[in-house]
Amino acid sequence: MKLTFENLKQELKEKNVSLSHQRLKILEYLVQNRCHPTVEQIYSDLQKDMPTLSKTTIYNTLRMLEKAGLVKVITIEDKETRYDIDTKDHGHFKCESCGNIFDFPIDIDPLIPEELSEFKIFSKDVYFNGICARCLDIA
Amino acid sequence: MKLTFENLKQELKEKNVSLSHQRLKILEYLVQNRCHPTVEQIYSDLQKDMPTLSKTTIYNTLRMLEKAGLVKVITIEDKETRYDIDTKDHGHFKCESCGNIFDFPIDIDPLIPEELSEFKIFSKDVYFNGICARCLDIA
DNA sequence: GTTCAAGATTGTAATAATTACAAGTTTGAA
DNA sequence: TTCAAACTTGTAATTATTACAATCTTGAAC
Ligand SMILES: [Mn+2]
Ligand SMILES: [Mn+2]
Ligand SMILES: [Zn+2]
Ligand SMILES: [Zn+2]
Repeated sequence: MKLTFENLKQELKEKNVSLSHQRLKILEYLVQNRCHPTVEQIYSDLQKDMPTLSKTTIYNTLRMLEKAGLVKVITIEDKETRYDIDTKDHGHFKCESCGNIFDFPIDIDPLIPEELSEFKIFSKDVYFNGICARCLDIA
Repeated sequence: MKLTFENLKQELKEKNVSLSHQRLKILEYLVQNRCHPTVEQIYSDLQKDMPTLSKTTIYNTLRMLEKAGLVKVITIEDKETRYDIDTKDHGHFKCESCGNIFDFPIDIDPLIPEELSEFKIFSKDVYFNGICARCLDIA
């Protein structure tokens, strides 16, 4: 299923989540801004069109979306929680120079060791840190 | 090289880091408590023997140890930074029930995709969340 | 389209982790 | 022993997040 605003909206409707103006705007923002934004980024961008928007609403909405399974929380670095509308398993690379977070495909399931066979795994995160190709070129 | 207090102390000496009483105690604590402790845990445990120990010293020391490459910062969960004296690559599993963090072996190098071939990778973290075998048994 | 209760939003206050900073203390080389 | 550099400490500042109460919105029932 493609990650479009309409599809995600439908998914929320099916889960009986009420679709307020603010929630829809935040959802739309996440679909259009796949850069793994922080609360601060979401807030300062959306505030331009919605001057009364509260940061609390963003926190509440993101928590709701996470519970509903529509966003993934990215804690690749302490002190800057980020949010990803793409909840399928994939890796994240954070460039220490430009600060961008890149997605990359990785399937670690075949590598899960025997000693975790009796564990129930809910989420699998792969986080890399380093310098991206573009920043290496510039330097 | 084995992760003993003496070996690590020697490593710091070679890096010309001055070995204060507090720093050595914190290092020793990390060697003896491989549970990936938080600053709060380190502080409340060490305070028993060193009543004047400051939390700032713990933060400073941990930052110094990280820079020196002797500890790894674990940010498996927002709002609780943890520290690991074992800096070799390995995975971390956090049990949502008991809160324990388990180490497990994993070598993802063969899985690194082509699209990262031009990137410089400094650190590779693998974080799992779920319920550990013991907690599953009890329930 | 009115009514109304449940739920959502908002602004502010509270909480908690971390950092900044200045004053006092320790350390080790000379 | 001397002394400057580095370390430690306690407190204040900063920042991200949560709690909360008042207000507003929403949508189902009439
Ligand atoms: Mn992503
Ligand atoms: Mn570990
Ligand atoms: Zn970059
Ligand atoms: Zn457990």
